[in-house]
Amino acid sequence: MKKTETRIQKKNHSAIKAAGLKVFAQFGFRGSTLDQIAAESGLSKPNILYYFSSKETIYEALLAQLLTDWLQPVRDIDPAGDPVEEILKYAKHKLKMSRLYPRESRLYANEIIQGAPRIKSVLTGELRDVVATLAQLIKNWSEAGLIRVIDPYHLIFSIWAMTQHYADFDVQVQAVLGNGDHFDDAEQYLEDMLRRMLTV
Amino acid sequence: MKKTETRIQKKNHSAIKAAGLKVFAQFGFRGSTLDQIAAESGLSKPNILYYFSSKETIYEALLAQLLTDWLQPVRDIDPAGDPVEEILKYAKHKLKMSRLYPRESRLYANEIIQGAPRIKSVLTGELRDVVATLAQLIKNWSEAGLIRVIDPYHLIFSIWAMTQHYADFDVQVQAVLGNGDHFDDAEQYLEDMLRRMLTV
DNA sequence: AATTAATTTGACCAACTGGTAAAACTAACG
DNA sequence: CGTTAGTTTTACCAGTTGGTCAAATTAATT
Repeated sequence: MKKTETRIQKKNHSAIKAAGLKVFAQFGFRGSTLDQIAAESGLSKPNILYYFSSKETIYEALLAQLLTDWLQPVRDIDPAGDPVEEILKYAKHKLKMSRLYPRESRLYANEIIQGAPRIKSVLTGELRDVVATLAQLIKNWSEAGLIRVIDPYHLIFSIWAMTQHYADFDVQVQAVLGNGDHFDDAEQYLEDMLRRMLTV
Repeated sequence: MKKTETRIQKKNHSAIKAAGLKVFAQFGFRGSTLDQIAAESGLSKPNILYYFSSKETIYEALLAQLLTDWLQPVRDIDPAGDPVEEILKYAKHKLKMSRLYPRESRLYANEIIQGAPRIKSVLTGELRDVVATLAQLIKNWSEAGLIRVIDPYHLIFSIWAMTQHYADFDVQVQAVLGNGDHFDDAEQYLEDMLRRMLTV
């Protein structure tokens, strides 16, 4: 498909996406303007539209990338591995993504809060399936006595909620705890919580 | 201050706020337009500006109301009560607010994700103080051996994250679990989690 | 160097934005 | 009823919005 991409194309595509990520993550789709993205990327507005046919195209490109990045680690959970360690590995991975890519998290949060108008089909499709598979795996682990009996779906939600919280509500966390990196403490708390919840 | 408010004023003020809540919660401040609020409230745009001097005034009125509603239950935690039950009471109250007032939760989430430009002073002031007091109380309970030793701040964050998740990410929850009310299951999970985390 | 393909720009546009001003209308009250 | 205070509408405006187009510029290829 995307055979030959010029070095200029490669550079500008990623510059636009980087700028779009910054802007969309902060203001949401409707609150963001092409002028902002133009200013942030250093390109002119018509030049941006030369690489992406519309504002929406940029947004959708970002969302698509994000969804694959987020679903992969769920698939990487090893059914043959140690249950507690596998879930912990996933949770820590998710937390690390919140630390390293908070804007991606906020972009996604914005989209979901607005009712996910552009990715609802992915939610009820791919996401739902992937989560169902994981939930079944957790249920199997429960029934095998490897972890405590627990509602797998709400366990997953709690991991998502807690990890994404530190990215999405960063301003609030900083306001309460003071400025600085609180991810190490968060990880310790998360690990403690999960071990307590999963250990028989 | 607000002595005499006509019945018409009362009606229209609340109609505008109700419409503003709906619109702002979905699109954020910058993504919302007065025309949307006008359409939603059934009033004309100039008529809205007769009651609120600007779009921002409506937004700020909503935020102010919300902040007081959210901080009060934290203050209502009884230092003389049973620690586990007090924390559980608060968490359940918070979850109930997510169920009954999901739009308020989304409005707040939007504001925080965008960097809280209009309420940062409240976050670093009133919110921070209230949370600091609660954290100290939890620490005291820990040291008195009434609950397990635990990081009080991250405990509070985990309660916020999990309860608000069901309002803010409602679309995702519905996509994964199917349409319906999942708050009862969420409450059970939350209670289970908190008891495990707090009990010695 | 010449030609072609890719890139960037400047000028522009129709629709929409928050907000204004004054006139028209309606309710309240003596 | 008449007067006043309160309410709503109509018409409007200047700035911003996503997007277009053709011309100008630059890079790649022969």
